Amino acid sequence: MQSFNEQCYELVRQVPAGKVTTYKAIAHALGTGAYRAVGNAMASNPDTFPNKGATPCHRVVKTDGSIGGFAHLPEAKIALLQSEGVKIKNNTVDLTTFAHVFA
DNA sequence: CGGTTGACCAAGT
DNA sequence: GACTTGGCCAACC
Repeated sequence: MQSFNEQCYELVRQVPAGKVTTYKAIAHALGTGAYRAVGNAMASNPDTFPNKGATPCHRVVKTDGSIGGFAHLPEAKIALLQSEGVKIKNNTVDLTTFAHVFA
């Protein structure tokens, strides 16, 4: 059994390019409602950008579809998501189209 | 074991 | 439409 944050990373890695998930979805997939702990886990995550096998935390957005804090540079993440095929409007992702569902 | 913190959420003002 | 308040859960001190 991994730490809470390890489980968060696993789920985030399951999100394919061109899709996003939310803190709430991750927490729920883990069987808990700890949105904040998820965000906290990402904050402690080993890498904030897809290096080699790092956690693609840029595919995690807030429940309302807005980007969130991430690497304190949302603009960079927006550009990255768009390059993966995610359409972003007014710094907000269309969750009805790009929300990933965990198996 | 208690208190603080956080890449949050929802509702109220 | 932006700011404030209360609440939630796990990790850290």
